[in-house]
Amino acid sequence: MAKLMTLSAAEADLGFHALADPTRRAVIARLSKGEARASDLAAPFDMALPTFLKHLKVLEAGGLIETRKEGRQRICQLQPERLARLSGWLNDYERGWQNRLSCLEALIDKKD
Amino acid sequence: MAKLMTLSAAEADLGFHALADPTRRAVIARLSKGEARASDLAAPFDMALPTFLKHLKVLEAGGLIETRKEGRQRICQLQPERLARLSGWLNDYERGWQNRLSCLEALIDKKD
DNA sequence: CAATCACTTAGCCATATGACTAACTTTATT
DNA sequence: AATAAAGTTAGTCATATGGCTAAGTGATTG
Repeated sequence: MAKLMTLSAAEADLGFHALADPTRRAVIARLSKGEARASDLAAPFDMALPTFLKHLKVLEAGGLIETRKEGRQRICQLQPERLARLSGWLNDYERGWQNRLSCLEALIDKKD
Repeated sequence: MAKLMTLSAAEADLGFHALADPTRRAVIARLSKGEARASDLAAPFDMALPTFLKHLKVLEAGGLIETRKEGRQRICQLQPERLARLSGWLNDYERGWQNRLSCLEALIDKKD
């Protein structure tokens, strides 16, 4: 079975730090539905644009999103593999089977 | 199926923040093997004790550990349920099945 | 009951974080 | 070519974070 590469300390530091903010988690939630332009991502937030763009940089530094320039706009997309790696770190330190069981439950739920 | 309670914004903020530091993650790793006294947890780190105890408070504020007083010592234990809830948040925003599959793989690996 | 152990509190310091405004650059549009 | 759109850069500011030392508290130990 292909095992997920282990997380370096720096990746965990930056990744979990990026997750520790509600604006950034909301961006992740939005991007889980598909890629988007920076200013469209910013629109829901009552925040100056440069402030918001710093959040995007924190997410990018944490490896949670990737961005590219298209003309004058910046397009952002989620990096689900990194979310999986961070989740995997947590799984490693759960005692017992709680999470693996909850994953199975999720599978079962999907089959309904 | 019993669904895990959803994570509040404050829980996610404090929980992920607590995870964003290598000292604190090392404490989690250590506590996954069983509870321990504050000063035994502190021993491996080249850090003044009050500094280390602040890390324990951050972990406790994040709900990742619980502590109790026994005589003059403070005993710490992991709260795996909270780790599971944080992991669950990540799972919610992974696109596709990567993590649920990796959970299944973990199950299969355990059966070997 | 004095000493010691295991924290605990208080306070200081340097750097990082998250917010802002103002000014600048690089594409489109008209 | 002039304007507007979409970022970007630079600089300020208040608060939070992560480190320290020094001194205090409460429980054991000799």
